[in-house]
Amino acid sequence: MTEGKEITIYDIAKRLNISATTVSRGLKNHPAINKNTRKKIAEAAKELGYRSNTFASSLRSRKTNTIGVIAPRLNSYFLASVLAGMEDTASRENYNLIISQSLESSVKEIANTHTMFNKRVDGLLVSLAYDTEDINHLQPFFKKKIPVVFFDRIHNHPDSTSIVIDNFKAAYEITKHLLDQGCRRVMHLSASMLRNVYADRYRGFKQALKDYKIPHDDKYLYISSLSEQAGVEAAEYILNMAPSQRPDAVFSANDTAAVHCMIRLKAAGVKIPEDIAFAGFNNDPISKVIEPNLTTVNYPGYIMGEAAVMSLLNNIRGIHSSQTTNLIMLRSDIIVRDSSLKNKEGK
Amino acid sequence: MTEGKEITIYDIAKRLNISATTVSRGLKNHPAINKNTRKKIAEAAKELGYRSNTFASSLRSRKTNTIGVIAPRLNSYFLASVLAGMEDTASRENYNLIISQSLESSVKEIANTHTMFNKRVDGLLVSLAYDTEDINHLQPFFKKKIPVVFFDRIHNHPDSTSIVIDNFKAAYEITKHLLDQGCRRVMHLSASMLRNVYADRYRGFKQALKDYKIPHDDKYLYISSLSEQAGVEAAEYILNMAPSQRPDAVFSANDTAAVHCMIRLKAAGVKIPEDIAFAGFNNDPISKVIEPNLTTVNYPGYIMGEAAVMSLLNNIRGIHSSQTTNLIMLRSDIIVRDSSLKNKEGK
DNA sequence: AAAAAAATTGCAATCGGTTGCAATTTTTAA
DNA sequence: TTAAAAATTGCAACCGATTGCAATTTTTTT
Repeated sequence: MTEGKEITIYDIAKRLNISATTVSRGLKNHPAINKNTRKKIAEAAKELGYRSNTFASSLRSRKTNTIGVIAPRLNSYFLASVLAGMEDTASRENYNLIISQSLESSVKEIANTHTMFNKRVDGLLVSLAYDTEDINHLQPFFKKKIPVVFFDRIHNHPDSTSIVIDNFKAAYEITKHLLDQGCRRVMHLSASMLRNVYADRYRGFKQALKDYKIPHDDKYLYISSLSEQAGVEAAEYILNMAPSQRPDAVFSANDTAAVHCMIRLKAAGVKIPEDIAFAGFNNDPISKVIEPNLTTVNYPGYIMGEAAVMSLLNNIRGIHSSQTTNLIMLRSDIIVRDSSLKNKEGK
Repeated sequence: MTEGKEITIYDIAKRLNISATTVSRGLKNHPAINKNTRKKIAEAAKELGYRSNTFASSLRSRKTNTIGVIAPRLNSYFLASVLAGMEDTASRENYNLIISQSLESSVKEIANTHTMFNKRVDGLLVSLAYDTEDINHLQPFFKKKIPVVFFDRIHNHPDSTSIVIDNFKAAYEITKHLLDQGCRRVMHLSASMLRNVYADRYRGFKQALKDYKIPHDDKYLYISSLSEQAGVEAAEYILNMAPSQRPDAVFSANDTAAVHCMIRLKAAGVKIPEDIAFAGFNNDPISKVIEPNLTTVNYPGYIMGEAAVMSLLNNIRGIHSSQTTNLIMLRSDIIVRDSSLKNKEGK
């Protein structure tokens, strides 16, 4: 089948005694080409083992059928799920993904953005790094009207669409749940307030406290990178508080920090949920392994990946622009497990 | 800076009153171009906001600077780490990654292989799907001498390099460790023996038993997909055995199955490690969360990703061919934790 | 049967770099 | 000072598909 020389549309044209133009059009089912001719072209193509040359095509048509992805990191359960969803959808739609990671550094994010721009991706999917302060580096994309879709860690911009869950609501509900369990000193583990996800969760957290008329004290807010290590440190911070001051619940903005905080506290003899109830965020696999199982928010990563790609493709294809759709909010639910159930009776 | 028209080498040539040829060569530091000229070209390029057109370049030079990756799935901790390592290395070397997942299906793997071939990747990184029986679908690559590097789930082929850890040795040692703890009825959870990783681990497991003169009974081998669900089912399989027949140790070929098997057994009142000791494989984050912490094998995913890319690039660049280097074995270690420590005294 | 409308097909000029080979310029050797 | 060797640069033909516009063929209308 495939041997020495590469087959081109010219070879097909010669074989059928028609022009390369017709072959080119026939191969992509251009309506102006006779049905019968189309079939013959398709047959000849298969027979000769033709494979289209993407580069010639992209060069001429100025379309690359490639989507760039810039993510903070690839090796977290949540992002891996998002990527899986993106890949699945993109490949189904005949698009390729170029994936890069910023490693939570805005410097690398900027470099990656340049690379994507040079690679002439048809669109860009972005989740911002920990310390990114502005999105000037995306300016070239906006200028050239190359669609940009933010996911998870978004940035509001009139020329782009954002895909999120309702972080405020989820945080509000999970905090409310903790309060309903009788907790009154709820601590919140979070990260940079530059990022919407953390800022919104914090807002939801505070709103719930407010609705329950519980004053919020800054000593119950612990900002970190939410890593394993940070979870352990948060536990030590708690252990160092005067016993009467210690929180009776912890709501962490991710499961990793929550779980490792729990582990450290348990090692110090703290009973969960009796002494301190726990809630996390993301529904990471570890949340079902820790004992007691961790109450958390189900974050639909795979679906978010699908939605991000579809939204981008709609933009690329001009089906609807970011002008129309500025924000897409996905459904998420809180999952109550034993780590927060003080009175064993369900929610 | 970047505005309406796209800048080409012809614009730079015109500006400097030299030929496009010289610009082309100057931009990639061709040694035949005068140093001074090179500098002028670089300056003009920056000043005009030139960005090279990959498609024109690929079309003519028949090089894409793109590496294809076919992985069973993207959303496992191990594979996410591998991908992170690949991405890091590839981007440093100025290569892009096109990533696809077979979802453990050989049908999809074949389809992905075709796509990669059509996309004309410069090389391919492959980890085989669960049920792939042969690698005929890679034939086009071998025929065209496009380098292929297998990682983790490999297939021995004279024209390709493989990156692995010593699965036999790791399994041997971890089984030996269990035996050293006094265990005599060791059960092994594994998956398809079509895949080297599982076959080799099984061999290592059996060899250790043999060296300890312990007969191996097929009822102590449980083949599954090693998913969470499979772990639970393995636990039920064990619980259904006559108490005197039950294994006193379980060595699982991954951590996920091990952990969920443990959880189910614990729920049934089985004491770990007293009644049944446990060991897993991969050093997944969950292994440090489960109680007791899971003894496992540290599998260096990130490093494997780096090594795979470097090896592929060496092939592409002709530094050394797969003829010379047929197999690269990475270092891995077993990590002993409480799940297998019957006599509390360390290893 | 002739004219008009619709359906097909093809011409030829791109898209933007790359590269073998020849031509020109500069440097070194005699 | 001149010939020979080395260093630079440029010509022109690609790479393979796409597309506006014109030409040709077929179908429909009158």
